[in-house]
Amino acid sequence: MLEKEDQREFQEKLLRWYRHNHRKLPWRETQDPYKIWVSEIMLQQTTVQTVLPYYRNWLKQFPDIQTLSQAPLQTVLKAWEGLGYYQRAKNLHRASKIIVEKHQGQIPQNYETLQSLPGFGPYTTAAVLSFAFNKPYPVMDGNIRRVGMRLKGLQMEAKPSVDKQLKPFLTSLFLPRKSSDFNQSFMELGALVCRPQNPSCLLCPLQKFCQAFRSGTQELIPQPKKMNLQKIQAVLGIIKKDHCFLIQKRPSQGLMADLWEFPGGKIKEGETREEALHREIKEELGSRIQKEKCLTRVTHSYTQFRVTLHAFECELKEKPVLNPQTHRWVTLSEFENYPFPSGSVKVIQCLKKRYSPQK
DNA sequence: AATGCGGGGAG
DNA sequence: CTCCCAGCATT
Repeated sequence: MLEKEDQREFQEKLLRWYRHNHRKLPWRETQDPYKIWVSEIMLQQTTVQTVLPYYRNWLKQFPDIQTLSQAPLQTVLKAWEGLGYYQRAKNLHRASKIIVEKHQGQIPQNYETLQSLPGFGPYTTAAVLSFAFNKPYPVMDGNIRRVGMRLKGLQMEAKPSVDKQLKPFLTSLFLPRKSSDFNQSFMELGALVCRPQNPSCLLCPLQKFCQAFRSGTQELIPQPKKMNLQKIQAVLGIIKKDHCFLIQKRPSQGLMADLWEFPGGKIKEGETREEALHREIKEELGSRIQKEKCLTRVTHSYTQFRVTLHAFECELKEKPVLNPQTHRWVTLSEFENYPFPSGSVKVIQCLKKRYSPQK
């Protein structure tokens, strides 16, 4: 803990640094709680640069809560396509309906009420209340956790359990009457100065208070998480009828829920690509394959694994019997109406080059 | 406490 | 290649 006088100095230096150095970002130029909410959801585990174009487009398509609550889920997911963590979009959509139906279209300003809404965890609840309504809630996110760990010299992994150690310290520095500015300042410092790699300690307004800088361990804090990246091979079938392609809808739970994809799946141990393709098409469509030809191969990286998609154009022996709720025949231009994972988008780009009429 | 959940960019 | 990013929900 810092002495009273040091606390004052800390706060003044942090806020002054923020006034002179912060980025102008669209969600900082507004007081509209809805816009701030949208930005907070999009920014979860997602960089500012990635979010910016999605944010602008979203507000154009869904300018207010009412509009969002009335939009079909597929339209909402399409606007989110490529942003990842699709549960966020579904929660945003669900919460908008609850706010319209139960809260007169206004975002609740009570902490417990707000946190009970889908997608509002501890961070987002405090962030919206602080940024939109200047309510006195400190936020804890990846940036602030890292800054706090360095200030305290905690040389360990950035696990949620360190929050318990940091909380009393950060709370003692918090400025309840300047809640919004304080939270923004701390996060911005983490993003611009106290970065994960190559922190600019020489420019840091808090250098004097930093245990890690004092001991030269800033690069060692937090300790990196060990990741084991798996490699996955998958096949998918491009099934063409007239000018249409067959796509299917993913389940509503789990990975990339409610998005659309081409039929197919993982290649199992000891299986050839062709064997996997025949097996998956038989499982999913109940049809055998007459002839197949490998069209393209795309790779796509996820946090936990890297997948290689082998796309086969194939002809079926039997016409499959399909449920229109989960399977559709769509033309090249109709792909625009369906949300796909980014790996599939790459395959669609290839199909467009191959089959577009102007070529 | 641990895991699942995307995708992109920096170094 | 590696790691991380304005986290949440579920177990």
